[in-house]
Amino acid sequence: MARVFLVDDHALFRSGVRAELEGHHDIVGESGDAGDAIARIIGSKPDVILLDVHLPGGGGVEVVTRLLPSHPDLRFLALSVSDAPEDVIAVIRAGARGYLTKSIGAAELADAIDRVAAGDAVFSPRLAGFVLDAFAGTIAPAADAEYDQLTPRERDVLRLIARGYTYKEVARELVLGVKTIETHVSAVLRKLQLSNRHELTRWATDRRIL
Amino acid sequence: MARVFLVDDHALFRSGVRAELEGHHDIVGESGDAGDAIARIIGSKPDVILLDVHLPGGGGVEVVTRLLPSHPDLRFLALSVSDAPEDVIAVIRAGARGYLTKSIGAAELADAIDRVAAGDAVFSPRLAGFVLDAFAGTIAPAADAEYDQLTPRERDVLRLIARGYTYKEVARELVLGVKTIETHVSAVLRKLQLSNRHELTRWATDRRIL
DNA sequence: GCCCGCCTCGGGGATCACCCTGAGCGATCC
DNA sequence: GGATCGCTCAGGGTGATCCCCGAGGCGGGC
Repeated sequence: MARVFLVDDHALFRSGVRAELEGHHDIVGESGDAGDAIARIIGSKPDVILLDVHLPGGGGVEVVTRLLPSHPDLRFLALSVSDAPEDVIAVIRAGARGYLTKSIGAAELADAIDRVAAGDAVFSPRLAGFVLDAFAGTIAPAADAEYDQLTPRERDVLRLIARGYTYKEVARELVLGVKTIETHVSAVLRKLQLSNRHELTRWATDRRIL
Repeated sequence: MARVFLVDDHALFRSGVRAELEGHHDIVGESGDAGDAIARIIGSKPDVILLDVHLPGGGGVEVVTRLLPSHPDLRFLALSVSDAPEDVIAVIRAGARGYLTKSIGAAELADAIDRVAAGDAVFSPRLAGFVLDAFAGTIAPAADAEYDQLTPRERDVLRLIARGYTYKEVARELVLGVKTIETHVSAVLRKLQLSNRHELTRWATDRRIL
């Protein structure tokens, strides 16, 4: 029987969760705001903290970041009405081990708590994909019409410039004249609508072009 | 009925998977090595690729990284005997949407394929935690002795320079003279032991300083 | 054959990046 | 009241970057 601490600013919602979990889990404490929760969670020695993401006084991310470094055994399970990627990624990055939307049923919630307590990670369908996308860096905006406009030679130059090579070094690497490199760089900057090579570096690293 | 491509170097295992999935899924192709799989997957138009992590000729990571950039609709589900964190993280970072150990049962495998095809992510118990740990770890500010040496003003300048601003633009942004910016940049480069602003951009992006 | 895109260079000039020395001002420490 | 540190700015210099002009060769399409 896992010990559960409940953090949510809606008393009625807390009441509902308490009623549904009764008998299967041990509700060792609950709180309606972030600061209060931070102060009281440790003393309650819970196994799992059910955590609303949007809270008065700092939000769920604050609770996780304040407690996890000093108490790495705590398991946080986010439970929110929001299914926005930013919310999911933020709280998972902070160290939560799962994220459920409040549309979940009582039985699934009870099961999810047990799985998190056992060390597993639990997500509502689709939400796990947000985390994996962020992890893999697959925020690639589908069609990159601008990059497609570049000629093969221009892409060669782009890669080297983005690595911090000077024109002279690029010229030596590609066995070309420095003036040729200048021409290519100008074309790249114009086609990508950038104004200097530093923006080009950022542009390339954002798109994982090496 | 999802279209499935099977990549595993053990013919007997492929045979077993095929037998178990028959009727629920459409096995549109299979392969026993990475190079062959890369060449044939596109033509088979699968929804989900079941992928062994350890393969002759490159490994499962190679298959994902070669195909995903040009075909972002493909869903890769890793299926391996290994439950080592390095293997899990590597293939997920490459872009796979799930990871199962081969100890899984036929019914769970069929269910997992459907969930991945539907856009969800699927993990064997405990393995998801590896990914979350690695993900949370990427945010670690990494207390940096060199960065600590920078004065507040120097950090302001660093942030803007790393974004690709010219000295003049930084000066306008901070309401300062261009010469002051030069002084700060020189100090930053010296303290961080870098030689130019290109290295500075890389340094900052590696440490996720915006 | 002609046009067009790509690749390769050149001259010349404006601007930017980086470095050096030096200097005034305010705050803090002792 | 020095000493130190952070912040601000200046002059002067070299090399790198970026742009505008032009030009020749090479291949493919109409």
